[in-house]
Amino acid sequence: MNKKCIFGAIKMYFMFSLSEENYLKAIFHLQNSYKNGVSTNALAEEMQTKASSVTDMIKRLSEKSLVNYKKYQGVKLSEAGRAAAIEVIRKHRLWEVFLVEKLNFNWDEVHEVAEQLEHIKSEKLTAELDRFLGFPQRDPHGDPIPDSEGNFSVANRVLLSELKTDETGICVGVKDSSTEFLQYLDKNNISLGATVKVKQKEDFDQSMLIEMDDNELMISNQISANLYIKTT
Amino acid sequence: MNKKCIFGAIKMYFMFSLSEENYLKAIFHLQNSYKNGVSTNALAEEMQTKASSVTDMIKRLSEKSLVNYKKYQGVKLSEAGRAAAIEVIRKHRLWEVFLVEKLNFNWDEVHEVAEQLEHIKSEKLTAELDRFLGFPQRDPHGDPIPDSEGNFSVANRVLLSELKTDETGICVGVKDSSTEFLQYLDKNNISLGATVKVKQKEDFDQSMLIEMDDNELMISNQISANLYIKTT
DNA sequence: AAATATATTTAGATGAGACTAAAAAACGGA
DNA sequence: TCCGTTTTTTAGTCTCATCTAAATATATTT
Repeated sequence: MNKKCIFGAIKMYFMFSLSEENYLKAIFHLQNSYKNGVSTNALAEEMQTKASSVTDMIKRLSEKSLVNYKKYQGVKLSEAGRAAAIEVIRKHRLWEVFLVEKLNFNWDEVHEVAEQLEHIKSEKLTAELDRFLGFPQRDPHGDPIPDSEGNFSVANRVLLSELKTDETGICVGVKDSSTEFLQYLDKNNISLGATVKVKQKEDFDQSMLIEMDDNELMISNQISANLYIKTT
Repeated sequence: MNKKCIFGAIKMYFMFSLSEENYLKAIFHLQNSYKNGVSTNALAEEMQTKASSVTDMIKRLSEKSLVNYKKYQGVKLSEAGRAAAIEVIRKHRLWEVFLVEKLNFNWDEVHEVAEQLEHIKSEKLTAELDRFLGFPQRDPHGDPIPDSEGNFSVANRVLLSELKTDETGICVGVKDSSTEFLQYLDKNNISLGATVKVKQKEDFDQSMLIEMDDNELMISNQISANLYIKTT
């Protein structure tokens, strides 16, 4: 009943349940699109659950001061909630790097396993894994990895779909990291680090002809709107 | 309600709950001491829980055909239960090797974290981790690591306490792997692989004077009865 | 073999996290 | 502003894994 934490409030997020951590992570991600509070339905959609379950969980998180919540007003992470979410995301991305770099996983295979590994609770484990991997800055999909303080660089990158004809850049990340999309990219030899040039752009449907490693490729807007580019 | 498994019965143990896996593991370990069935109380003690909780769980495991159970008669693992337990133990020990060999963990620090990691569900992860570590045969405490088929060598080893004066052997494992015991060993420079010679043995309390790497050390029976030796 | 002690199981309750169905609040269009 | 739609919340139920208290079975003593 009386689960007092012997640590200060600072590190209390060390002992949240798997489900709580997943909600915090989901809220963190959705906050980009829902600046004034993440709606119950959006969260239900993201968590693949029902709105009523979301309301229940939000109440629990609110009691623990991990989120700020007023009925019918959506939800926002508190500072503690944000810190907890970032810690989980840090672990998720570090494990993804591990799986790809050390265990021969392809970038489209890592998500499911990292979803499990991200909940392992051990400060030493996370710190040593980080060191073992050489303090990587980005995960296999190009997303930034928060450091042990929770700081991470928000890249100055744009979507390939925003480039104009004859502009070039380097492919640095994916917005959609679904297996299907990643496998499409593999099949067409599109990988992070490659240089891209927009050769033609079709006004009608935004499809574009791009050049990559001396190959030309026609891609739809659905592709270009999910590839992050660092312009050169 | 109707959780049908799409795989055959063979790999069904792939989807057991954390709690179920822990019970299976505990039963596996206790079966060494309780050949005709593990008692409810022994299991409660091992699992740090109440006997009534154990009875409940045993019934669930029994319904899933993971154990053979008759009221008041103790419990034994079925073939499927044994396979599931061994799979968990395999993962536990592989992760322990990883933590010590790659992440600078000491052998007295690995248990807690491996207890979490052993429940990660991914056949590829386990297989690749095994390969990455070079298919290790033993974990940091000298216990054998089952291969992907569940086979593992039962070492021909004896307890140091069973050696007579002037006999020698190589230290190959620990029976007690508690932090306290392991730290005692570290403090006294006793590590796996070292050669041990019994110089004197005291009949009264079984304490013995041993020689290790040109050092002499007096140890009690509580120590010698927890060190495995391969006689030479 | 009866009495006592110990081990085990049952019965009933709890909390977390999910669900369904129904009620209530907020929103949007005429 | 009123009404209908959508969103959100409440109420009540379910499963898993635990608990306590009580009942029952087995084991041990005398």
